[in-house]
Amino acid sequence: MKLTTKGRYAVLALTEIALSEDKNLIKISEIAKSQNISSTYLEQILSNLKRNGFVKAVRGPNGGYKLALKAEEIIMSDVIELIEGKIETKGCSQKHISCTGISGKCLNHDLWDELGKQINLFLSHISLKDILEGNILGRSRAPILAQDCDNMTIN
Amino acid sequence: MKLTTKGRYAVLALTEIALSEDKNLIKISEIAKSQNISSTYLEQILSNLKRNGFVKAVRGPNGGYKLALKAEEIIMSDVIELIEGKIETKGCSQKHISCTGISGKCLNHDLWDELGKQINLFLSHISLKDILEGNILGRSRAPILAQDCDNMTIN
DNA sequence: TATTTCTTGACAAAACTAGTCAAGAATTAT
DNA sequence: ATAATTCTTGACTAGTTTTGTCAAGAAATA
Repeated sequence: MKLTTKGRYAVLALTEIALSEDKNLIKISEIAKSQNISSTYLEQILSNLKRNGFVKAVRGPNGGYKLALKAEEIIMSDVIELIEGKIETKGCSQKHISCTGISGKCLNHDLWDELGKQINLFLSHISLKDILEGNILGRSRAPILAQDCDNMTIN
Repeated sequence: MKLTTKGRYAVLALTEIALSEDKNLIKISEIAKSQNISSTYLEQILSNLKRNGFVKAVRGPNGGYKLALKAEEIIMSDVIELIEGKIETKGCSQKHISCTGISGKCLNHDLWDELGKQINLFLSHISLKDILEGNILGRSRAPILAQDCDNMTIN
């Protein structure tokens, strides 16, 4: 199981663009150079981020990119879904034994479905601002179990 | 972002094997037929599961597979890691601006690292037994935020 | 007008996924 | 013993996806 470089590069580029906000615009070539990524490859990714309203581009001398939204409005689940596509939770074909469960639904389906939700939920709580502030660590959390609810009170 | 069929097939095969436990052994060809998967492709996967002690194989007429462990001992994170490999949280190269953060560590690194943990944590709480019992739904949970702790008491 | 920088789309090598094939080993029924 | 059944292993391959490259062009500015 792995994430593609495209998703990583997208978040990376956004981070660099955000960090240069005060110095006006940042060029593709600058990001590519500092990160040692092919700048023509980055173009594709930034172009995609632009088309979808995450960044703005300015052409011509001293041009470059800047954020089109505030850092706290750029949510990782949106970025990753754009670049990598929706998390696939493809079901199974319908004839096998596992599909004769309680609901007639595939017993495995829930697993992949819930895993997709889990990933999405995690990423939907993280904004570019969180990344800039180094505010990510320790956010993992075990899935809900029945007994969790018994021992817990929300005041 | 997507999971490969190999991982899905592995969990599927385990489910079918578990469901046939009472009727003794189940053959690759039976699983393959009911699920409409190539049986030669399944062989690879089951062979891998066997080598790593999740299932046992019996050769010869009326042979087939059975679980080598109890269903509650077969943990999804172990299965998926075996079949799909470790979740990659590859870092970044070291020279870009994002890496001059507080710790000198890449600001993006934490994101991928924590996402990997999140996925692993989710899967490590799900056994084959949970799948058989349809006990998966609703286990997604948002990441921990600082304010969560303030409003929460464990009795 | 020349230069810089983004824009777009076609193209391509490399890696990976998904699957096939074949020769063989172990087991059981006859 | 022998034949049939079933798993075992490894080599091979077609197709897709990833990770880029390349080139022609459009917009902006000095």
